[in-house]
Amino acid sequence: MEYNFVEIEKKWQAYWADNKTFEVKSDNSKPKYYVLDMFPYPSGAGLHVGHPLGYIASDIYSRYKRLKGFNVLHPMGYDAFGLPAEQYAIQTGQHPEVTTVNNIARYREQMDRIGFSYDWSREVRTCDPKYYKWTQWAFLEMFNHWYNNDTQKAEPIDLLISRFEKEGNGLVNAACSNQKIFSAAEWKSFSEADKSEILMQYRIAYQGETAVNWCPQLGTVLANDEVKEGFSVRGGFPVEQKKMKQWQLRVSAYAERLLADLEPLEWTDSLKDMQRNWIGKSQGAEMIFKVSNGDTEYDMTIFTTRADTIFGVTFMVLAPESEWVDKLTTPQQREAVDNYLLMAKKKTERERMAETRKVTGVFSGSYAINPLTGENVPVWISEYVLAGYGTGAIMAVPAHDSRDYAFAKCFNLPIIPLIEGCDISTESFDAKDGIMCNSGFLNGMSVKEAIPAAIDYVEAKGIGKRKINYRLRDAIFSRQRYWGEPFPIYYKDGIPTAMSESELPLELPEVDKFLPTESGEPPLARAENWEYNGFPIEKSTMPGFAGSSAYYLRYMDPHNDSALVSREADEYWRNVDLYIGGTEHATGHLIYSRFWNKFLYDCGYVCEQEPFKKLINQGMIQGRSNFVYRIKNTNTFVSYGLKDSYDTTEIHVNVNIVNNDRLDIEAFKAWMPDFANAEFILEDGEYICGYAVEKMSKSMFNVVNPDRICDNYGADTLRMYEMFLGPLEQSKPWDTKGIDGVHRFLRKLWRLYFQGDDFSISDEKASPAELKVLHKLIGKAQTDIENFSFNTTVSAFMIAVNELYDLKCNKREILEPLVIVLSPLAPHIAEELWSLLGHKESVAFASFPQYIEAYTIEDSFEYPVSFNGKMRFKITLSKSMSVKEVEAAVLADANTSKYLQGASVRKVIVVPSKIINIVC
RNA sequence: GCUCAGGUGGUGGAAUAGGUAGACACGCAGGACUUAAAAUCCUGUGGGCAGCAAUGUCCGUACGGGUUCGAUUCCCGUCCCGAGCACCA
Repeated sequence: MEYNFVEIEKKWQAYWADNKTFEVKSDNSKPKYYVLDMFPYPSGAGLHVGHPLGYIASDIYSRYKRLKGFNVLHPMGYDAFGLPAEQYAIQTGQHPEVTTVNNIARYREQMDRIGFSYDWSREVRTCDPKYYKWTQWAFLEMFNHWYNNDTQKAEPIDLLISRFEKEGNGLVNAACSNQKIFSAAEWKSFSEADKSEILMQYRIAYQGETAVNWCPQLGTVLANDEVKEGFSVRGGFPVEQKKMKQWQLRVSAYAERLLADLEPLEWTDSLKDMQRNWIGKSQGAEMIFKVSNGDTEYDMTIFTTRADTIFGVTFMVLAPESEWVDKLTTPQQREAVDNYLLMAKKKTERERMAETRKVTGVFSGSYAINPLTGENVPVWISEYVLAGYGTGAIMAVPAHDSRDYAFAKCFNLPIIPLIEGCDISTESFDAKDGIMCNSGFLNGMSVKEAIPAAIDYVEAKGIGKRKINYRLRDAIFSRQRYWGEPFPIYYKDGIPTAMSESELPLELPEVDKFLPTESGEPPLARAENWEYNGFPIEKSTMPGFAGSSAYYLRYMDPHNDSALVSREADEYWRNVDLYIGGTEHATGHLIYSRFWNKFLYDCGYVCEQEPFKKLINQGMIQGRSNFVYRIKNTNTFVSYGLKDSYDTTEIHVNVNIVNNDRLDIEAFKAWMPDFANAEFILEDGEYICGYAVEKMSKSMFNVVNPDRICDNYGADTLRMYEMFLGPLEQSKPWDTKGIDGVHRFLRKLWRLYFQGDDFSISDEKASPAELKVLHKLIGKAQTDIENFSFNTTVSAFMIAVNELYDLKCNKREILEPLVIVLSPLAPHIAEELWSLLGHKESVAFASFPQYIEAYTIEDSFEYPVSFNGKMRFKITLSKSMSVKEVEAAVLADANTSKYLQGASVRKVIVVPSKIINIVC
């Protein structure tokens, strides 16, 4: 009987759905295991073969863990709010919800065909009010909490208010935007509006004015991770810096915990490094410099990591946006400075990037006094100093900082070397290495000694203190967009006020158009009665990462109306044991989720500090584009090998009408009307296409749909082939060249059970050789699956089946465990064989380990023996021999071996289970 | 510039507490079955040299060194590709 994958797959997918095979409940009798995929944004293009790569891997692991006796939570859902559906809505007038629901239906259909073992009863959609109720709830919790640096956790805002009433804010050590000191009496005298404004500086979700990434084409602000190289990640539009009042999350308060808790996580080093870089901790010191514009003297604070270089400071630099600029610009320099600021302001972010190494700057007219040498140094203003980091002002040490060096060279400022023997004639000496000179009391110390010594000195003198800075900024949390969660905030006499949690969800209102209003307000301003007891409601919506920050918690208890997740469900499922997804979320979702989780932990809603214990980043599947070559000004196409003899244009051709780089000419003619009368110059009777590896996208006609593979080969072949392609973590182009090999394997496996058309197995006992094949496979499959090395798992099956073929095996004793071991990888064929073997239950209920114990293999092995590193002969040894006995046996054999020819044996090296080496 | 990951046949890739490099698969070549095709099966397949042949022998894991009886694996240096960050003081 032929391996009829179409029928088999349809049958078992229906069986799993009807029997709710993969629905899961909390069960204290079994250990839990939580396997999660990063849920997809349901785009209009549907799934391509790259999407399921990670899903297949997680599905194999989930099924494997079930066989091992775990209670496995393996859910799926949709990250359904977002820009593309809204952009589409603006163009077509189609409501984003309609588009989204359609796309979700299509995604579901495609996923179902691959045979995933998701518990669909737990599906979540971020755009569902029942779901986003809890996104809004978390926002309100953040609004109602502040971060106490003394206890290192979030605390209720009411406790802060009562402290203000008792003692003012002088002793409060908070993560806070502004620190004007006030007393308890002053607090009580403040107006409601003043109090609200002060509290806003403490809240974890707060409204604050900062420079934000503004994208005019999208009409919204964006978070740092949504901008790459000056363009929006979604859409690729230019982004500029603009000062605006926006909702923000005080992620920076958690910087140290986010950094420290990274350590024990089972993530790849490169991903942890990305997060470490993004958090960007640097230890250094703040130092006070006296500055004077001729009339007034001020204390100006700067941040440096190189306190040891203070004797080499020859000038100071301010960021153009620094508040010091105005104070320190002298009347003589006013015009020059104003011109410079104007020039700097007009530049877009993109221009700044493009001119990244171009030195610009202007002298303020003021001078600072070096606190250690007492010397006067000029204060300059330059773009290369960032307002948002440190204090927005630096001390410049051109000898030992390449940026300061370039600046000094450009404006002819002095350069003083501070390290013995360093060469600074053409570039600065940035290494933290060498012996100090020209540095007063630091002379003779190494740099590593000098840094703490210098800080100790300035601390003792009261002109500076140790300080840690982070690059991690607070997350901008509002978007001037329609398709997102509304903020449960209204403005009572202009004061932003939280709704109560019992009033959630605040549902997204209907609007007539999805565009901003004529006056530039966000689309929600179009909604009728968008108000609360007569007060206007916030018109921005939340960003994409809001809904994805806690979705893994919701899966634990998806239908709970009274909590994000119940205590019982949280304590049973705890956190995600295995998370699979792409690296593109390294500095976005994976930071925000960790922050969100830590916040909920502080509040006592969840029991784990970290959401994702182990994380695997599947590689990207790139597209493999094909090209045809049209001779210019003709409708004649020339095959790849001959194209260089003609003047041709390269044209992308749909990869779905190309097979192994050979063009299906008839399909090509039918593909587009232009090509209906095309002529071809062939080589060897075929048209060979060129190819290139590119991103998989519609415009390059290189999108391969998983449905097409399921049609031609079946889901089990797709699953195994995607795994066979190479290591999970590696990026690779999609190429169907080898898919026949995998499909052949499944057919061969199928045939193992059939004699002609009849299902045929015997009850004969398995031979030791057959058991050895099986045992080897079980052991290999087990360790490989545990290590997520699925490509070698597939190979192991191919080897085993080939070996069983050589042994002409069709005994049920062997084949039953083979089917079970295979079932995580190719579940449909495994289920079918399992039922043919006479088992009614789905293999999902059988278990792996009992077979490991049931079969043993014989005890003797052939060991290769090498002589001075070269393989010479083999010797049969038994497993139970000690190393000494092995050595004696080898020695005895060696002395009679023709290869040694009487040479004296110096040493026998035994490497257990690998090789034996004789040294003469 | 900084950080990280990687470089193995015609191709995708195996093999690292140092131990027979190239598993498995694709492709290619030859063969069997067949009127033929499909499907299936068998054989060969890193390179050079010697041999009718079995086989032997040398060279080979980006390049140059080192440690070791033995290095794709460990150490130092160079080159190349990929990813992330990028005036973060």
